[in-house]
Amino acid sequence: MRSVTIKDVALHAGVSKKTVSRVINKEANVKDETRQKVQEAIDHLGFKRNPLGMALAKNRSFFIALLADNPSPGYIMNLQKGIMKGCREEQMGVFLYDCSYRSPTLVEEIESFIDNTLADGLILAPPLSDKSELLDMLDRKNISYVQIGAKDKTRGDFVDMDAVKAAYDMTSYLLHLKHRDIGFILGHPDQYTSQRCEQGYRMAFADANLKVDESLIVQGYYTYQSGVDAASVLLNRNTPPSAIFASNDEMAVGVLYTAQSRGISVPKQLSIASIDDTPIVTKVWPNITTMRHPLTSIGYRAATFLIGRLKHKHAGANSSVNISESNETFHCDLVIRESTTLFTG
Amino acid sequence: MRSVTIKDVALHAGVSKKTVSRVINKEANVKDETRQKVQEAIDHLGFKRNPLGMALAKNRSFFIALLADNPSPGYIMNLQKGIMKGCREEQMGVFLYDCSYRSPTLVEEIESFIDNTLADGLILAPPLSDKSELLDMLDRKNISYVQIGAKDKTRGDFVDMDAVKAAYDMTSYLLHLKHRDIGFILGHPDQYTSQRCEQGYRMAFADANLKVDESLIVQGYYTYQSGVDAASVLLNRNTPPSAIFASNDEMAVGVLYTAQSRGISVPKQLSIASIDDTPIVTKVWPNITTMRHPLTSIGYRAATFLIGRLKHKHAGANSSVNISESNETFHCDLVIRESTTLFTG
DNA sequence: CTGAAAGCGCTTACAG
DNA sequence: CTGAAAGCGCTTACAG
Repeated sequence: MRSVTIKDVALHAGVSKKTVSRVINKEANVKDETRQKVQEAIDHLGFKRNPLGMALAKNRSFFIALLADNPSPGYIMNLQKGIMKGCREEQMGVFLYDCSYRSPTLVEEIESFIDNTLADGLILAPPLSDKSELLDMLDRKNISYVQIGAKDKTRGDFVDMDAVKAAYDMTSYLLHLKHRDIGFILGHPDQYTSQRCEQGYRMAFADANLKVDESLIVQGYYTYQSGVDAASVLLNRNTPPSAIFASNDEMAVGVLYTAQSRGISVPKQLSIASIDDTPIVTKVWPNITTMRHPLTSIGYRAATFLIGRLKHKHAGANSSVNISESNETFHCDLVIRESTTLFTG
Repeated sequence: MRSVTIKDVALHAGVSKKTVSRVINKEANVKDETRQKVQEAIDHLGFKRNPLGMALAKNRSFFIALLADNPSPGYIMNLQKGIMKGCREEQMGVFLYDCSYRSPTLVEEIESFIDNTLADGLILAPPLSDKSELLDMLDRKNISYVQIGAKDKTRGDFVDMDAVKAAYDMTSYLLHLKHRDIGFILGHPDQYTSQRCEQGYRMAFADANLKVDESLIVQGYYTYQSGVDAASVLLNRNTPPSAIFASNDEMAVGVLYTAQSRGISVPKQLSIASIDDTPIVTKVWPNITTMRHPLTSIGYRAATFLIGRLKHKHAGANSSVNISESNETFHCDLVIRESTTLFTG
């Protein structure tokens, strides 16, 4: 069952293939009458442009890919939703490529993924956005990308959220609830966002003229298990904190588990808070107070940036101006739920 | 920066393009010496076959897509993992297409997705595998697909799990724990798997010579919220059940929330069990007893089936034998965790 | 065992 | 405003 091609349409409409091409690409300079004739032929024959033909001729695939290795399924899902929306609007396909950040051959794997799919551009979710060898390879191959939550903001487009402010706001809220011993669980040390969160935590204390108890800051890795472990450390103290603020939801859920399995009542005996607002946080009991990370908007924006850059890149010689780097920073809103309450020590 | 093509390799090796093509496709009938010469040229020039050229010439894209609209992120993630593994092995790309099952234009949306990407084949996750209009369209377009958890097993390939047995085993286990009033939350009425689970539940009672209390069976929709709602119904009874068995994890987590928010202690006052074993079940406290649904294996198998069928389809005329439909049914294992205990009414 | 020609479905570059 | 020719990078069908 051969499908109908541009050639069939041309024949049917009595014009050249080029003219059909003009019509389907909505180019100017086609007589209305001709355009209509062609359009009728298209409708009549049920013609649909074969993207592969176009891809080969234009030397671009019209696919982009989301590269991810993130311990939080909800994080990726939300991001993905926004990216898909952006891509659908622009008729771009989205590949999902799940990689293992720790793989020693990560960069080669991704390179061969690109060679195999010819993806036009990439969206890099953390922690991949923090991997400079990867960025080097992409630059060398001249592949466009946009980073989410980037460390290296000197190159390429990026979109992120204001992590300092997010952590600041949450810490301030906890302080406002009269908590003073607030355990803080860091994210992965390799990730830029993690450092930014720590900064926000410290700033909130400073602004409240309070001193940070360094022993209350413990290392995590953004995974559920690291939340469990960090909570154990914090809860094993002679004077456990009255609140624990985890840098992401997954860890907060781990904290919740640890507390509950020890018979500690949340929020009565321990308040728990986090950043992200992924779906899991409204599924556990009690629902967790968190900062709403607008991941869907971020994904949408990232897709928009990437597609814009791709368009510009292929506009080519006629506009040799290099468009400046695009970036946008989103803010997170505090969402108060059941896991935090006033300190009544 | 033009990349190196088959033509460059041919020139460099002093052979025809066709011979290069033979080498990269590992065809027989090439003199060893020639093959080596070509291979050297390939290595020397760093040639990599452009998949778009191949796709156009072969009239297939070497992409498949996973179509999903499933309320459980963990379910899709696990499935995806297996599919990607299978596709990576066979050098196929994977698209993810998130659709809305309830959309009135679902079938058209998917059709235009296929037209836009030229995906060679589709993997249909529930509930899409239960949508016969969709299957009709796919058949009409002659697109290969494999269904996961299919209702209509008379057409196409499928892979699923033995839902009757899974529900039977879990119910039996609960019965073994001396529970008699076991609330059962059904899945979505449109989904075949849901009916199968109900069957298993009933069979376990029958085999134990026990009568099912019909009022203990309540409708759910596989979503978290439907689990919350169903649990309310069950827990509002004058004589609430001592155990609740939900047809999937998401609903079980909803049950857990409802119980805990009412101060009901799990498992002391209420045992909770489910089917799937998605990640969330080991994140909540207490961890939920569930049947391990081997979704990653299922995804892998589905990819394998689909790729096999695609290969066969394109082998074409020479082997006009129609390979029979492929299918496989996996079994689930009982995983006992913290949410179930002996009934001591 | 190897190659020249034609073709996949589209676009680019040019001419008129 | 429109079209003929050549090309994108590969494969198929055929010939030898």
